[in-house]
Amino acid sequence: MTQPRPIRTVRGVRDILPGETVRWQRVEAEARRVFEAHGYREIRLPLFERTELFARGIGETTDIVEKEMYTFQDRSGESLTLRPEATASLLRAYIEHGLHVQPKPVRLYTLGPMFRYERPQAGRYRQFHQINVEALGEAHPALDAEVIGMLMELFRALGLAERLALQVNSIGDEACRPAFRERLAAYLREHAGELCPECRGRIERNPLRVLDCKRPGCQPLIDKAPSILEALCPGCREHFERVRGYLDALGLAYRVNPRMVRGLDYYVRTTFEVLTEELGAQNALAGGGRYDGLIQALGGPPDPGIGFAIGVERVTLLLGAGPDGPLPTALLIPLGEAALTALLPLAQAARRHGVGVEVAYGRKLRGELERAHRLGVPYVVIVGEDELRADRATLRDMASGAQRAIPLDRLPEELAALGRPG
RNA sequence: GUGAGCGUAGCUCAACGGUUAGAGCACUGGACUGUGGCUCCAGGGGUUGAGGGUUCGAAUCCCUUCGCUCACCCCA
Repeated sequence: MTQPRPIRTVRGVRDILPGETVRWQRVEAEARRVFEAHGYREIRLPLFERTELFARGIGETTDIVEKEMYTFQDRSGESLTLRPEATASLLRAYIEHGLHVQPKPVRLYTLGPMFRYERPQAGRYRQFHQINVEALGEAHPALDAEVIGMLMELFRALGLAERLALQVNSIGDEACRPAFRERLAAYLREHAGELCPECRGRIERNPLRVLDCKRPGCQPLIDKAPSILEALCPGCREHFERVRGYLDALGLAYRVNPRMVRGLDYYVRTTFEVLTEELGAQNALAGGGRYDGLIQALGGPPDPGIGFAIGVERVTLLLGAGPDGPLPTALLIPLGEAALTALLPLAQAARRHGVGVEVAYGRKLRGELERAHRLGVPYVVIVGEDELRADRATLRDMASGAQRAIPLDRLPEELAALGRPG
């Protein structure tokens, strides 16, 4: 009989092992705490939707829709897609359930896996995880600042603030962007010869993208290109100035980057990114912006909206390795069958008192003590024939080696007291 | 989708084209019968990613393929 070959993970997909889940739990818990302190509530969304939702919501000509979606037909022949981002789904739910009748802004957050068919790389996976925030139905610039401020507050709470940089920009709206786009394209056409081939191709398709080019050769030209900020219409200009004023009032450090361009088609006015220099090419930890008009484009009310997405993998990469996670307070070591039978209900009782307890099976005392030491468990309880005769357990402090006898029936309470140090 | 680098034990890595592919860590057992951290000994573990080719002989050279990594691209 031959051993079957083990099956391995699919490319670009990975397991998050126990040593790492500790960090994930921390990120998620801090996010929930910070967001809920701002009045945001969780919404949970399906992992797949009708393909059309993403085509309409993200933009037919974006890279995501054109070549990165996991699209398949279900048994009824309908075209479905694993979500490549969360905003479209969230807005669909907002519209479908009439959440727009709630007091505005409607503040929501969600988290979970997204799927994009890309070549994996440091900080980039085919199944990756985002934490999303969306604030819907309110156009006030203070909401932009609230959302951005909340994002930075989360990074501060995670101890990452000093290693990150916040950039903000305004990319105008339908009133001013088309004209700017033409001006920029005209400028680029004039200097097409000095641009890299990729950028030359972008001049007509999406000239704003040229501004985002990282090739050194294109930089001088980009530096001298017309700035979107000078081309903003009065409405966008005022909105951006007020957003900046509120950011200043919040005491947030940021850089205005007039060349920041975001990859999704739906953004208007405020856009922002949180960047790091520690993760190689995948330097964006979070990004977002305002998307007034998108909800209507998806068949909903004419409500404005703003939101962001955080890349959880990238955040946990930055957090680095930490403690391996919560340990039980005590390892209970029974010596023999009678002791095991006596300890099982006591372990259960201790857990009901809220203390973490692990029971050892079958090994010699020496081996179990060694295991307890290596696990880092602070206390060990030994129950053998001697203890059973006296109706006692031996409690050992692993750090000091000190031992004392405690009555068996007092064991759960004693352990619970140890589990609440200080 | 494009390019480059790399695939040897669970992990980190050795092995000039030449005997039966090794070491450290980890794991299991013993020295030590109910007391951890140290030390010593022993043991389990490998289709050298896979397939083909060259050769008397391949972990080593060649081709193909898969995977990983990094970068382009894109973005979280």
